[in-house]
Amino acid sequence: MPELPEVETICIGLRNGIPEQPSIIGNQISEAHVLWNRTIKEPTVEKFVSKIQGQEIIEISRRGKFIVMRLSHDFLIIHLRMSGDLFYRRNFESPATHDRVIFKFKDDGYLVFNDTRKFGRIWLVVDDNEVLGGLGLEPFDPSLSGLELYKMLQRRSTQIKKLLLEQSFLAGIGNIYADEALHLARLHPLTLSNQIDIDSAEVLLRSIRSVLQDGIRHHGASIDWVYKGGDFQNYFKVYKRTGLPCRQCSTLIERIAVGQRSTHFCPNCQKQE
DNA sequence: CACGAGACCTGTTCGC
DNA sequence: TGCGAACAGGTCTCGT
Repeated sequence: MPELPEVETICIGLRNGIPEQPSIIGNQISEAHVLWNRTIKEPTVEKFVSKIQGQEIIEISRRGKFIVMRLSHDFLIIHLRMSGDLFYRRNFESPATHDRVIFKFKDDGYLVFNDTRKFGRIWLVVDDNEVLGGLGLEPFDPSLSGLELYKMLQRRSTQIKKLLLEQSFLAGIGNIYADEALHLARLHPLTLSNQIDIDSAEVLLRSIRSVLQDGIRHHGASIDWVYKGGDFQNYFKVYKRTGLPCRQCSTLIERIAVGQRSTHFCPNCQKQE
């Protein structure tokens, strides 16, 4: 489920609270139960459980698609991968289906990491840079300009769709928002990055920010049975719209594979140079 | 990070 | 209806 807007939505909810869920800032973790060992990437499960005990949640932020929780002594970092979700549960008798890690709060309630496909990963580290250090700029970083993006694109000669999915290039964009941003920017997904001129680079940056902002405003996208938070899926222009008419020009949306990821685009709006 | 294939997983949907 | 294949919001790793 999670790309930048979905992760951002989850972070905001945990930090500020939402109906039914209080903010978890300031809560003290009394114990952690790990139900699927491979979810814990670092340290070992035993050390994870013992080290996290008694730590307080000081701050919650997002970096790329990672949820970063600053605790009293360590950083608790969570990546939801394909099917992970993180939410507050007031009480429960036994774990629900697909619960992988459960954090019990000293005073009230639980923080639950639920992950159908078991791809999600959790780290408990002193230095968050160890996990986040390889990430590229945040798309909303004020220091990122159209000119800077243009220079970054010039240094590579990769299909733009693949480049947008590289987390070391820009952090947080996934398959949905890459397709949506390229459609808005009128760029064919196979366009080579170093063939994008300065004007197109500026349009691309505005498009990336626009679709991500829209995603956040709609509390993310909810597809199928995974994640039921937002409604951005109702505003997709190309993603999962294969064979349907483009909302701009009525040409039928096509689907191709790019780097083994399904890629949706309008062959009329997004012509290859 | 050049590129593709396979792995990691479970569940839903598609095609015959 | 049944059944296997294809596909799913993401990374990793290995082989070439």
